[in-house]
Amino acid sequence: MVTLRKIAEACGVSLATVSKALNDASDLSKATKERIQQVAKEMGYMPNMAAKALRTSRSYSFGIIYEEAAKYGLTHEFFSRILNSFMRSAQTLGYDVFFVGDQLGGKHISYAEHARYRNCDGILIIAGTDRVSDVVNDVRQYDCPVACIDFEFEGISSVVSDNTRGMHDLVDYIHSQGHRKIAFIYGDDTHVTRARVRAFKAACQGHGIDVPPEYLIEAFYHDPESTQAATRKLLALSDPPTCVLLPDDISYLGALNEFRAQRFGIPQDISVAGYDGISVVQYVHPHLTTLRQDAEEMGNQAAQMLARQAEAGHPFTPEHISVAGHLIPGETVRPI
Amino acid sequence: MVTLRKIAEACGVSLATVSKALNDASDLSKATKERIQQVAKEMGYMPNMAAKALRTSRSYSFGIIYEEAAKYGLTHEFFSRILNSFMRSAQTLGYDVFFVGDQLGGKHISYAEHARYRNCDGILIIAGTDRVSDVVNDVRQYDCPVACIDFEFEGISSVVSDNTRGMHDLVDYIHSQGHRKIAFIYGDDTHVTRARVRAFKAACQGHGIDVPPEYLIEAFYHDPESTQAATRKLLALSDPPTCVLLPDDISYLGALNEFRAQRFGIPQDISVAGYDGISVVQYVHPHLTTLRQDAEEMGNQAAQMLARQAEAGHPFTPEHISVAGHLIPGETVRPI
DNA sequence: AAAGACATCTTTAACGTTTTCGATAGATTT
DNA sequence: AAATCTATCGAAAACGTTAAAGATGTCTTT
Repeated sequence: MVTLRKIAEACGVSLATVSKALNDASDLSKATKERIQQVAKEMGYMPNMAAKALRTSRSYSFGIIYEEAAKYGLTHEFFSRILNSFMRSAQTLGYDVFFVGDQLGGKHISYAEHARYRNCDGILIIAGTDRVSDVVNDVRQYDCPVACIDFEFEGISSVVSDNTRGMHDLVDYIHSQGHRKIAFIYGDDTHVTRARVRAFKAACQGHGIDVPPEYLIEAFYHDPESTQAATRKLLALSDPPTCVLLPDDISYLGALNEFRAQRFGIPQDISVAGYDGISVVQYVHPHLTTLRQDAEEMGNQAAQMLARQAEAGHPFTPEHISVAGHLIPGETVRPI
Repeated sequence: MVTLRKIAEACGVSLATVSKALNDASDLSKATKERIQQVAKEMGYMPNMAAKALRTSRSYSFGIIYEEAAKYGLTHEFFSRILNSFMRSAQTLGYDVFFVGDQLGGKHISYAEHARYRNCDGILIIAGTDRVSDVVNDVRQYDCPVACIDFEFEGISSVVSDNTRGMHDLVDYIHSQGHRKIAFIYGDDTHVTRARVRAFKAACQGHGIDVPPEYLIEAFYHDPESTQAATRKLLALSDPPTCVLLPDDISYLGALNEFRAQRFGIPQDISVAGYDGISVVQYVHPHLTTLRQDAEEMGNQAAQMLARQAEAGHPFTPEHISVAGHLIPGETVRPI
């Protein structure tokens, strides 16, 4: 392996000088600095992270936690898109990304212990359920910048999708197409859901529409079956809606099943809209009208934020970032 | 931070003794070993990975590479399922998992350099295209156990889905339902595809079915549009098949569009089967008959294999593991 | 009883960095 | 000419761990 010492010998300088040259220290002449950097490159030098980490007590890595209890883990496209862009942005910033779990070597350990073990410089929590609070409380024990996706906690940074604006955009669009009887099948009780329901009501009210309570039905995210059941209820109403908002895009598959079963044509007989902008669902016909969340930007912002905080050092001051999505007008909302 | 030294002082023994006690060395009395372990636990000791890694030149971590040029990255459910189980199994074995990319700190670096930088003990390559060979040749530069998913290379370990058996199972089932005119829309030209096409032909031949060349059409994986086009071609044949095999499950959405457009009822008018066992697709109606690949077992086997090889040390001897999937009889293959 | 064998613990060096502080020499000031 | 400053570099310690080799005392063997 080519180490600082080897380079030092090759250059006829001291080990310390090489270190300084490669770290662009201020007390070295430009000439030697460049000469050493040149030689280092020629020799194919790669710093030894372990040594670096040991000395600086920084690992230049971010840990990522995603709630394991959720029905869907990494397989949810929204989360894997976030993970993907987070990873890429982190690497661009010089940080590697690894998984923090609640076990290691067969023994159960807390997230905080795992994070401390790897000495990571920041942690991103990606989760889909409200059980996140347990994770957050656990990971708090380890003192480093922590960011949470789509959840807000006291003293913890967050990157959230702007559900309020998204819901307004969606309702505004549907209203612009002439719909006045709009139902909302909402997902599991989480921050996100509460924000959407709130925004949905506000948006309707803003348009002078009042929403009868039977137009608001609970289902679950990523669970077409529950949405299908909810859809059935809606269609059975004496005064059914002309447009139905779904918990997410995947749920469209469930709604679709029910519509087809009851011979409802989309969008001729009933309109429908999703939420997420999942690519797979965009392949099913008719094309779902939905609000695509900017997962890439969310991951990117999260990485930037953690890097910023890690470099600022103690005390870590939480930030909150909201990322807007954008409407994808498909074919499932009909003008009336 | 609580270090070995602190524990040594607390126990009144030397630092080395503590190290040995925690590593369960053979030249320590059972009594002191247990006493020290007890104290260490009470003090909340966590080993410092950086120091450990520096000293042992092992990082107790696996790197994972997935081909970036593919149209779909982590968002493909098959791959994220593998990643997920790989990560979990690796952690159980005491290895953390991090992403190896081709850039770091804004600069482009090779996968090998990245791996060396983090000093990882093993590398898993998950990729969807044939460009994998570039990745493999790159990563070869770094001397450590390397495993490849669904690809086989000289001197590189592999964990592959048993496509041959899978295809036979699928064709056998379809044949058992009475079908004799079976078409196969196959995906991009990769190891996997070639294996499936080969197995498809062999299976048909085994049943005394001969497959006209126009029953074999190329499309792309994870690309419903191309499958829709291929489906159109098949339906336009003077003697169309009674059953169509698709590249993968996602493609079902494309085939479905074409069938619906041409008013073909499934499975009354035509039968169809997929490959993968993607959960999302299982929500669309009618339920797709498919062959579910055991992604979890593949990830698990990969982790076990890498750990085994890492512990065996130089020279690393490649292994090849084949994992069987299982048939999911849905509703899309009709008995005739 | 001397000599080895064994069990148990300690000493010490090393892994590859970073960083503080000191050293040297030339340039500048008084 | 002496003193101070500045720029540039080197020596050495430290980060927390492991592992080889040494030390000590006890037990067995002859």
